[in-house]
Amino acid sequence: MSENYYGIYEKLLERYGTQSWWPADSPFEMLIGSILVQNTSWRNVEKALVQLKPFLSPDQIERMTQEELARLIRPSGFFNVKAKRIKAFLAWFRLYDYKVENLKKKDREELRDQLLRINGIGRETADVMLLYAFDKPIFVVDAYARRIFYRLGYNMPISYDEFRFILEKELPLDLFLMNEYHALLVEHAKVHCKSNPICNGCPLLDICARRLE
DNA sequence: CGCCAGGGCCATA
DNA sequence: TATGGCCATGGC
Repeated sequence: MSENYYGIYEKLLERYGTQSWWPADSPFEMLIGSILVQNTSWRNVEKALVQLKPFLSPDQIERMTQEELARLIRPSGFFNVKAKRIKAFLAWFRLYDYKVENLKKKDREELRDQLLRINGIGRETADVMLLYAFDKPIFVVDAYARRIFYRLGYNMPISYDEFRFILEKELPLDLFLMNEYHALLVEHAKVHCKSNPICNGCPLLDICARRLE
């Protein structure tokens, strides 16, 4: 495979244009959305967010019971576990007065370790939060990234962090670039690499080399 | 009707 | 460390 990861990024950016993510009205909504979207279509997350909107502040959500929260986010699926995870996240966020600015001061690795200690926040969710709420440049490894690179011919049967390190080694650790790269991969996946078994006419490299795993 | 979606935890070996 | 079961809705 001659194309490097930066070259893929350039092609995506040229084709789809600047994405300017995350799709949320506030950093807090973004943080909640990152939990709601775990193994769930964004469509369903939007439905949950519509119902949650009138109560979308840390104080209001902390005041409701886990069951009340679960009822509101029902359309996103896994609502019981997600309500618990949001509660766990807020208990930690409270220690910093619910202020994103207080957390941006932290070192990327330190903040990542703290997020990973919260029950319900795994690597991908932590990295998405770091990138889109805490302004930390990091490459987000998600199902789309795995699928797209695999189809383009890259072999990536490796752990989350191994995958991430490989990408970060070849890319500038730049906030704008990491933000765009993840958003562009999602956009590309929505348009061209859904669940059809063969990717025909992929505009990224003219062809896709492989079938879906 | 069955399959899948922008994961993560937990038990088990 | 690496699998498998589990969580659950809505779109297609």
